[in-house]
Amino acid sequence: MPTRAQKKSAPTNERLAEIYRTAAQIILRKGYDATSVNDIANALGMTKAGLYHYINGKKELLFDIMNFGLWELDEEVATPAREISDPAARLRFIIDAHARLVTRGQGAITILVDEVTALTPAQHRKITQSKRKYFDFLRETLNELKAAGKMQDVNTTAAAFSLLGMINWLSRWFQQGGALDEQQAADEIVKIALHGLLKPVKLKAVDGNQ
Amino acid sequence: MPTRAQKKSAPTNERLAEIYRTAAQIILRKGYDATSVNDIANALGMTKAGLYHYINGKKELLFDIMNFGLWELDEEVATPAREISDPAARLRFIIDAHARLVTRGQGAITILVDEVTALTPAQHRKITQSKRKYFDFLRETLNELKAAGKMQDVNTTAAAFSLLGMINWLSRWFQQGGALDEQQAADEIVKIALHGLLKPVKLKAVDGNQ
DNA sequence: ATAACTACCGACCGTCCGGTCGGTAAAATA
DNA sequence: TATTTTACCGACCGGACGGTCGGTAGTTAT
Repeated sequence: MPTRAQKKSAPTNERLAEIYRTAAQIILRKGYDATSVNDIANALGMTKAGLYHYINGKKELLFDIMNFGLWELDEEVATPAREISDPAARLRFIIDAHARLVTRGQGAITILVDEVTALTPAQHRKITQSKRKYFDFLRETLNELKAAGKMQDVNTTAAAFSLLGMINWLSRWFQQGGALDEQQAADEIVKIALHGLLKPVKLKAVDGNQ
Repeated sequence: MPTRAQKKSAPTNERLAEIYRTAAQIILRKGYDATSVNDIANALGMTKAGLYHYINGKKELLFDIMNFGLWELDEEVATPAREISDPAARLRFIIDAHARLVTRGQGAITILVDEVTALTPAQHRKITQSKRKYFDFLRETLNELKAAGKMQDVNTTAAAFSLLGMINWLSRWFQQGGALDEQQAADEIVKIALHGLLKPVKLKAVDGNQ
């Protein structure tokens, strides 16, 4: 769990996690600015003053939630991915695991990373740094693939961003109980990212891999 | 130009377009809720009361900007694309033109479509309808390709959304004067979308096209 | 049994924001 | 030249919002 700047002695982690989850869902739906502290408190069956027993401010709550999301991303995607030595398999795992983290609804916390402008400069810097670390890891995987001659001739920076675009966009259209379930949606994205939309046209003159 | 609900006789279109562009840039950077009417007015060298000479309310301004963005999308992407009969060429054109519309900065208006929650239900319905029309057109192109056996085995709905994700995400990372210019960025996205990241592995058993 | 702490609440405050209104100077129109 | 219209502005209002403060009922520790 990520730490929390605590001026009062920390309440039970369980309640705090519930507050994060609830707040994240509301903020995700309405946006940070459009969400009042009262909205969050009411959703928790509390008054605003009651909620302030747990949090130190609206901004800090947002910051804590973002850290929570980035921590999840690291735990469930980046850290396990680092164990995979083959870059192609690793890339596949990253896309799949990240996509499922997004579709898993509550874990949709991740996209709160959008609301980064609402933070103080210091908070902003820290979040940006974490995101940057993940991005670099993703791009490094692409670089390895390229060095191994297994990748199409594309700019790895643009590719990494495009990947994140596809995955993060999931949160806008994926819906629980829709035509695709979580795993199917993730699978589709993996397929598109790795192989594109069109069938390969030229069958000759493809060099250099098994 | 899209229409504007006008209670006062419409001022010069030129000034109005400038207001849209300026407002769009600020809202794009800070978000709709975090942008005050004063922010927009000051950026235009006006007072809030002065700006209210041109607009009928903050929500309606947002709505007008969105319509403007969707109108641009239709004019520069969908309408010309409909002239292209070959679906593969059409898809390529759509991705390229849409991506360039996003990178063109000012035209970044399009992503304001994000702020859809701030609208009234009636406005929301109209914007959603327009977006839906564009989405259906895109997916229809993919369906044609699939029927012609030219597409990988992917769900066309998921593919269309993924495409939009890649393109819309451009606005978050593309920067004027960066390593890639507008056309290069668009090219990269076209390549990734059409051919994926990995080189085709199996050279045989690919059936059915030229 | 008492002291201390936790988990809240009702009432309140200052600020900022969307929006209005009555005006005014300049330009267009007659 | 008289009149209307355009393009603004200063001052103001009501409401919502983030945040604070002084409590208090229930639980835990001593």
